[in-house]
Amino acid sequence: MVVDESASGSLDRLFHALADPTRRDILRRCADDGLSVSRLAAGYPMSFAAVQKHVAVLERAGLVAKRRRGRERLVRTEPEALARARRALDDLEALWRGRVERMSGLLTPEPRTEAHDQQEGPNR
Amino acid sequence: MVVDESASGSLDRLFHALADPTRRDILRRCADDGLSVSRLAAGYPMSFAAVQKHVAVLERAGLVAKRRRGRERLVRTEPEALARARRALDDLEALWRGRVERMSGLLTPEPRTEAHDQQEGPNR
DNA sequence: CTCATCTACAACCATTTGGTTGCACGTTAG
DNA sequence: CTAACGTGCAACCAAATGGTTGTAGATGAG
Repeated sequence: MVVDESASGSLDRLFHALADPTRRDILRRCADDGLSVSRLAAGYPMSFAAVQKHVAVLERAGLVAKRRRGRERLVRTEPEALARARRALDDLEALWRGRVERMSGLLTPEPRTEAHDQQEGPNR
Repeated sequence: MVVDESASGSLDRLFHALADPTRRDILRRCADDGLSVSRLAAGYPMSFAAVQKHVAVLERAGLVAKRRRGRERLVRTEPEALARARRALDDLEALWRGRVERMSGLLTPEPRTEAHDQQEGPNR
């Protein structure tokens, strides 16, 4: 695994974590209240370790946090990360909206002509 | 490849497509106006075919559409899909908000007690 | 203390992903 | 018409993903 702590990597982890139905379901189940990993794992047709890995993916993405209660670890979804994902989509959408505005011919006649600046870069 | 045309699969493809910096960059570059695949590929340190594959992933996710102009294919980002992704995040966030509201003890004393309904199911 | 439970983690395996090169096909320029 | 260009697709490869089983460390129950 490539350990990349860039902002881009953060979004990568976020969207990657969301791109799996089991993980999205875990987020839903843990939104109400904390669920122990065992209790969580009991709800899926796969091994405990597999669910544990999914939780780890969500945790690395910042979508979930664990706090201990006795010998259990309560998993709870972290709302901040959801907001972060939404902000990223908003940025993308704002760009599109910008295109529409230019098409309407109302704003910023020609702010950029040819060279597209890539603020994030296709690093991998 | 597992061909799954369920609603869950649609979200999978959407978020998976967004989970790559190159693809997010393609979305940005194609938000302004349509870009031919060649022109697009020239902007990245990888082969033409690799960029072509990224575009295909975006296309399968519905994030991008191609229209032909002469012998070129103009790639343009499809704003509807962005909205769809945002709606999915809103659903997740609404669930979390529901938890907070119950914690505040202001609304819906006990709408659901124990059995979590899973509207999407951990199918894979 | 002893045992059962919850969790973490390593090793392993099949499939998918992201990249490559090479080739075939349609279309446009000259 | 012919050549060059733009595109799509297949075959191949290394690495990542998603699953498995097994082992080991903490912690709480009795």
